[in-house]
Amino acid sequence: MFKTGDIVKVLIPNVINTGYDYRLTAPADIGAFVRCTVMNKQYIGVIIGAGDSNLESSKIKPIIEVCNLGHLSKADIDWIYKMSDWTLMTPGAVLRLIVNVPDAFNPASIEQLYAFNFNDDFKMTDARQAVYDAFQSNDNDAMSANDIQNIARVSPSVVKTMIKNGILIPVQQRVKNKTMFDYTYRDMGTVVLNDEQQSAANEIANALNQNTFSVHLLDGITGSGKTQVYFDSALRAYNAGKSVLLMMPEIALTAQFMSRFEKRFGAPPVVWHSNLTAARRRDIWRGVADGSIKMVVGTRSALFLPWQNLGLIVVDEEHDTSYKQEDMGNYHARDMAILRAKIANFPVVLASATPSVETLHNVALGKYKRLRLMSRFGGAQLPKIETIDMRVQRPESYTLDKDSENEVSGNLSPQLCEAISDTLAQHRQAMLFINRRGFAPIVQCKKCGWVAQCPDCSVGMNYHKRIGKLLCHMCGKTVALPDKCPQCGNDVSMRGVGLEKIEQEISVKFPNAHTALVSSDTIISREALERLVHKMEDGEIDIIIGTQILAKGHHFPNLTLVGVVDADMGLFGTDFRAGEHTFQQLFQVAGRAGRGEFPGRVLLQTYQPEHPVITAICKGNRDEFFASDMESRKNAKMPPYGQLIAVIVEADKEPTLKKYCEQLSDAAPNLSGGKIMGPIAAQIYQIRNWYRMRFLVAGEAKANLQPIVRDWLNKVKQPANVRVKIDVNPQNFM
DNA sequence: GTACGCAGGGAG
DNA sequence: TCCCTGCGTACT
Repeated sequence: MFKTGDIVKVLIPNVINTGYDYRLTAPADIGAFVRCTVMNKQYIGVIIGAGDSNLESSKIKPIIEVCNLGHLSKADIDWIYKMSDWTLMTPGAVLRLIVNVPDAFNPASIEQLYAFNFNDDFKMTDARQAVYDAFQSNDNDAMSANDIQNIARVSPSVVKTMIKNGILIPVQQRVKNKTMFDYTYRDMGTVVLNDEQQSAANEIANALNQNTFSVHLLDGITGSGKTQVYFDSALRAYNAGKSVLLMMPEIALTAQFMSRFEKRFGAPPVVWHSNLTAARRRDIWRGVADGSIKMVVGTRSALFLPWQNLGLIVVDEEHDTSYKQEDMGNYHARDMAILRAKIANFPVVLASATPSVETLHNVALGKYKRLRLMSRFGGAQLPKIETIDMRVQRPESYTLDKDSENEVSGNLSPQLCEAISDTLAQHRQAMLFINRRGFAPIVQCKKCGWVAQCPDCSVGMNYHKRIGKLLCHMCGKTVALPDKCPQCGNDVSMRGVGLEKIEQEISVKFPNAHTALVSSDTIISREALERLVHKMEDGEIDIIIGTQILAKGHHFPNLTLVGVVDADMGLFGTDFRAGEHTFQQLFQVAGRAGRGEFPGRVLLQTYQPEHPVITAICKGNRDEFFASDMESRKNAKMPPYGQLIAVIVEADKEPTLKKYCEQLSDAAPNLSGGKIMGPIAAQIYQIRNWYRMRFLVAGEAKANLQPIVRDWLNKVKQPANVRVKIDVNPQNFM
């Protein structure tokens, strides 16, 4: 404990440094949140130890305030530094992930409440009657001006005048927008685990009891009951007074999941994700900091809540690529969760039907324990997965209207169309999966070969029929569709297939079916997704056509056919993870079919039915595929058998970029057992008018590459208007 | 990150 | 001479 007047070291979010010294104005301990100024700007920092700078005392500023709201533990501070070492983010940048709710430390805003008061000047009008009725319907309790307006449906001026005339009189005040999360959880006894689930749950329970670090992989196909197993673990930790984080990809935070949670625990979960309102973020942050919220279901950023006594982290859909943060700092939430658990000595549960190669490698090394769930719940059968050889099954072309002679070449094979017909005839639902938004990904001149490109990014533009424009999938820029080639004046053509084109073909070939288009363009909010799910459940949709947004998390009992329009799409990537990701994605999509009492069928349209990824999926032989994938990675010394760190250099001017890259090249150290490759132009050379080059540092699995990269970059002074992004163990290579 | 101070150039 | 702009620096 430090006393008033002591000099302490404070880590400031955002600052490229290890911390600054301040003079305490009140007693505080290590880990306390404090308000202090840097260059006349206020920050919330964290005390990380005693001050040690040799500055004269007049230069050391006082701390403005010691915040009386939670604190970080020594393990948390340790974690910040370890995470900084691993990701090469500065410790301040890591702290920023934790203290990114500045509102949390500001005094709560107060709002005035009013009571209804008949006075001498009172004249009744329609609007005033509505206000009066609003009070009546609210038991005559005092209300805020905002509530009065909304409940009575009157304009703000009505309320204002009534206040001025003394018809509404100010009474007490209350803290605005305060959401209470006084949920308590207990086992509602609604779920009985089967033997397999119970033994998995017991194993995790042992680890919880011993307060030791361990990683458990819950490895089971969709429908095998992984969720109920980790719910069991969550409740045990919660009952032991620990805090619990259930982490999942954004897309898996569905109403279905929430209701399962509530059924099991008797209260809804506190949910944390990127689209929360500022008030809700603030309230949850404060609740977690003061220990009143002990269980949160959230996306990767929930890892950075100010946890008190964290005792269990569950990472659901552990393989999901959305755990990798890729714009502001590059960290992998799954790995950082494991790091945190290791420092604070508690278990982590990873759950997946298609674990990542990295995780399986760690299982093979004995670092993680695998808990297998083999049986599908309720006896539902795994769907039958077949390929459609597109070299033989040529799609029939179609015309847009009867009189037209213009034929459009199709993308749905006769075999798939027949399966759709059968499904519709049985009054069941079908899903078509195509992982490409818009109508066509390429707009090209038929004569000179000109291709529509984004003016700011070096990528082609996609034609989106819904908005009637060209859209850049990199930066979101839209441009009008040229009716003639701007280069030679000839006609342009749409090449390739997107979602909207499949919808067009379906509407011609199945004119009576009700279809729904699902992509990030049409489903822009959680609510929109929920509405869609309800429509699907109510049978208002016959054919659902969507991108990967459909791949997971949903349970549609009446969905029996899944058609993958282009199963080959992911196979051509230069990325060594292409096989893994395609397998995971197709496996997840296939898992949508036949989740109810009716058996499911999955059809993959492919031009290479003998490709190892495709055959592995059809045989349901995950382990064999992963074994061969790992073998080829081993030979290529790719992760997890080697390490990669990408250094992406960006600048707004090409000469600046070129010069800096040359300096970096010259300063590049020799690595024993590894090498520094590059610089090469990044796969996407230009984004939003910034130019990008890329180095790739490759080393052996056990090499400690981070300090080498750090020293290397420190050797060259980074000029203004240059950004350097370091991506440890990169997931994409753009 | 970003506020601030300094150097350089154009307008008054 | 003043002010604006662009760049580099240091922040406790």
